[in-house]
Amino acid sequence: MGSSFDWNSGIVFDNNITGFFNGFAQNSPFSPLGIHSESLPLPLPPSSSSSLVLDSEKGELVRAPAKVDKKGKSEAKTIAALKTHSEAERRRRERINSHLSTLRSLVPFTDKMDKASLLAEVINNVKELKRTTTEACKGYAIPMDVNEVKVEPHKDGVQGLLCIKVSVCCEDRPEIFADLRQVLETFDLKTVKAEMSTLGGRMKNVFIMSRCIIENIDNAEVHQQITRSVHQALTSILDKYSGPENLSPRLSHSDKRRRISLFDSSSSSS
DNA sequence: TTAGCCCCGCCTGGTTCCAT
DNA sequence: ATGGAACCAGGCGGGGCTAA
Repeated sequence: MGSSFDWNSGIVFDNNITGFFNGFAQNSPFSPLGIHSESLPLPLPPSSSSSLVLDSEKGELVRAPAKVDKKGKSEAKTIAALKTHSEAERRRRERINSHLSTLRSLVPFTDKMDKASLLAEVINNVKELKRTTTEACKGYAIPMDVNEVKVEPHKDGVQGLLCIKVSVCCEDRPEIFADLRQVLETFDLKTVKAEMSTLGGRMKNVFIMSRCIIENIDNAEVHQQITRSVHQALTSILDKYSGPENLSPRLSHSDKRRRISLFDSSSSSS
């Protein structure tokens, strides 16, 4: 590994030996100079313009001229960058811990849990919540989180009418509604009942559609055909609105995860 | 008491993404 | 192209816990 810098002593340590020297150096006025390379630069904290090196002849620390690395960066700049980096990392850790603590407050009996167990518990809780939500929503027109088109025979139809129940669950986009109506009208279907509900940016439309039974033809066959065609037509509408160009940014992903600020992290943790 | 284990925070180098 | 910001993994030390 590379080197580390001790802000108290202003000493750079080679990570290969920090395991041995860190505590020693932080708690004592001595440094590992005698053991590490004689030319090991020992920069002062960022405020300093030069660093200390061991003069092998004098056997003491002397100020060294500011060094320039391969990229032409001055040592002071490198040290400043390191400090910024470690501070940024600290903020990142704080952000993660803050969210973990929010999770802890949301899930009961997790006070004493370590982080990994906490996350496992949260996963279980979310799964359980999803399961119970799905269970509770059965029979209600509550939009679920997956796109869905369902076309099925409707049993409570009026005599002499073919009835089908059409339900479409998708992202809440008002313009879809017009498309749905337009498509349904092309099948010579009459709307008996329409129910629409939205929740959390999702919408569910349920239509009960009817069509007169025509005598002297196989109405069961017609029924099946309409069901298939309506399903196909509605599915293509959903496809149209959920194409790649319509994906919201949060659904697209790259190999590298980036921070997405949905809301201020400070407000989410309190 | 102590060795061993586990968890955690910290630092750092490398990498990737993004704005300029 | 470049620099800054963020992410990630690896290593290290400290502290708490437990069994021997």
